[in-house]
Amino acid sequence: MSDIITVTLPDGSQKQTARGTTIADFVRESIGPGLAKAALFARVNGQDMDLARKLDEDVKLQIFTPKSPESLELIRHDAAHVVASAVQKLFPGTQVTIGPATEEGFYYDFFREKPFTPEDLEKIEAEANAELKRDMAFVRTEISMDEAVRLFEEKGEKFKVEIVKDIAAKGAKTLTLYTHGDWVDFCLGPHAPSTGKIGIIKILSSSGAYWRGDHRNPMLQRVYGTAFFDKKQLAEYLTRIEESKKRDHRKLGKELDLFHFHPYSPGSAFWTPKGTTLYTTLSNWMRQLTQNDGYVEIKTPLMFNKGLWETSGHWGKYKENMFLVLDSESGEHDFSLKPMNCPSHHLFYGFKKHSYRDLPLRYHTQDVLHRNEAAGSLGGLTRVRQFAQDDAHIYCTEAQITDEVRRFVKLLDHVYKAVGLTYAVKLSTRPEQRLGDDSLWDRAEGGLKAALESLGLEYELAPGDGAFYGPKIDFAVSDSIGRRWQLGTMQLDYLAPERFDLTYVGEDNAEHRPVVLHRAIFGSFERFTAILIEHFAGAFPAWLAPIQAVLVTVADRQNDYARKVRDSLRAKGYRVEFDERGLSMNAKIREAQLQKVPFTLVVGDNEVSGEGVSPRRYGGEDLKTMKVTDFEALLAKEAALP
RNA sequence: GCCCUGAUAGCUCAGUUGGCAGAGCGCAUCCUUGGUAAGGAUGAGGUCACCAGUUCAAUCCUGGUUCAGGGCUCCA
Repeated sequence: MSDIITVTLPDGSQKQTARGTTIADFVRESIGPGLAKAALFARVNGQDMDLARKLDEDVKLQIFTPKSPESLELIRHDAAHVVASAVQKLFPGTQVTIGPATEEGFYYDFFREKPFTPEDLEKIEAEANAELKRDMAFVRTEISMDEAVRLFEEKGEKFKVEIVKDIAAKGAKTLTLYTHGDWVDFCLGPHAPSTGKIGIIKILSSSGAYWRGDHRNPMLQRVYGTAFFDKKQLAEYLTRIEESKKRDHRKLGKELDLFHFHPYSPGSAFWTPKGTTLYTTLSNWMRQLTQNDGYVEIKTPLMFNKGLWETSGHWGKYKENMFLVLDSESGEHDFSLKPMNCPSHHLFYGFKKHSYRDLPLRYHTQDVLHRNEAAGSLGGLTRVRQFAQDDAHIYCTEAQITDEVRRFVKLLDHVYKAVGLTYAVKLSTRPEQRLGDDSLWDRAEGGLKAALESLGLEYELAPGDGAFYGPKIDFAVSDSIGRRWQLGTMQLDYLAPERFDLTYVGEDNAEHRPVVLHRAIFGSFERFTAILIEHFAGAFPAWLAPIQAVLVTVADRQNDYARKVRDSLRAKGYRVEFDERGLSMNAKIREAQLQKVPFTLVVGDNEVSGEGVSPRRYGGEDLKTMKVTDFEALLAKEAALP
């Protein structure tokens, strides 16, 4: 065996070095001191590791610096360690548990009697940043599992001992420790060379969290924070948080007067006239789109006897989420408000005997649904107790799956594009525990894949994430400020047809089971409305805006004319208001801008004599004076449902 | 459901170390009739979330309840 090894860099170039050279030394000697200084961690043959590790064989090597996106995740994990050491220094007796990096930062869960106060968090932030200044090296060592158990038992870290024992039970022989200063934790790594590489740590908040995420376990105190390489990046991040607070749908819901909540009906919205317009516009839009796409709309009862839920399987574990209704004659709570439409659609399907010629059958329903969500999980319009879904169930033969999925994805694509949401597709396939044999899953997954591929859609595969009764496709949208929301779904269901004994008569005159496709594009109207409010920051396109245009007169003598224009536009179906309050023109224009109305129509003597209006778009663009009929033509274009 | 934090005018918020409650916006009335983001004056509007307790006195202190917000669990 030679004492020289070959290192292959990402650009394909190769360098020789002595066996046993550390990555840090190799980088400094063979690549350059600049990179050596900036380097944070390395990827060796696809595995991430510290720069202090030695190169023992021919490898492919990639070095990460603060410029690589992966590095933020690294320093946030580093920061979690630093925060944990700071907390234990400031609050002796606090036990440590785990602290991973998250998408935007990190958290660390501590066990202690008292929760952290805002002042505590300030102290933690100050101490953590002081530890960065001290620039302590992260030192990696390996010890045996027995030594590890002893180490953490001596420290009195019960939670750490529990994790170490779990890891040992999985067959690990050694444990990796990372030490900075005098604080030690076990960790797979890698870590940056030293704490000084983390630019700045910001503590964001604290909250309760269950040990190992199980609500039967003790409550821990979770500290949330984030880390960046410099102050500027942190400032940008904090600005982005501020931006998303500004467009919070709960805030805009008040400012734009769209909806209210009342303690007498927690989790159920009151929709104002403007909010109702928004809601019904979405509802009618979806109604029109589904009708044009071969769906039929039906309505089913809001309340059902438990018999239905026993058949569907919801009367067991799901029962606690249902609002039960007392039957005063029997004295029993054996009715429930429906929490979803599916079972009632299956009943509806069963009213008639179906031929293969009827399929696919597509039932669309926008009925009101109720789910008794846990009080602590309610929030704005995104999680409510009363809502409606843009729900539909498609009953088809297995051979029709691909066509139906294609048809659905095209519709979904149209809807998301119309509102400017981009989306990512995820296909979830057979889980361990599942219904049916492998050939059934081959056909089901194959049908979904074929549809996605024929549309040329990229998708992520999530093996094992499907429901036990069928695979599914999820659609996650990204809004205008880059936040992701899980919205659309296409779920195949092989179980419901069995439970409800659904059949159709085939060409062969024999009875067959159809497949059920559960699908939604908005998810729920409430949640979709919330997402759109935040996505548009309340400035809706004209077709969706509750008020499409506001008339503002220069002086009162134009009021009669303004009323006439308002009435003629309303007669054509447009949502137009005339602000008759005794305010100045400027104040009314300002108000219309704050209310984010797409068009403000200024009317003075010139407009009266010329049968015109002077529209100004939201944002300030002056469209100059035009005939009322020309403005109508403009509205006709922009206010049409996409 | 669990942990934490809150709740004062329609909205945004200030305030009282326990002694009859404040601003701006909005609303009403009047004056002003102004050409693209706030013209002016006057006025109305409160069970300080709710229920108990402590106190001569509670919006303020204590306990409970409800709701909201940030998380956890769960989820459209």
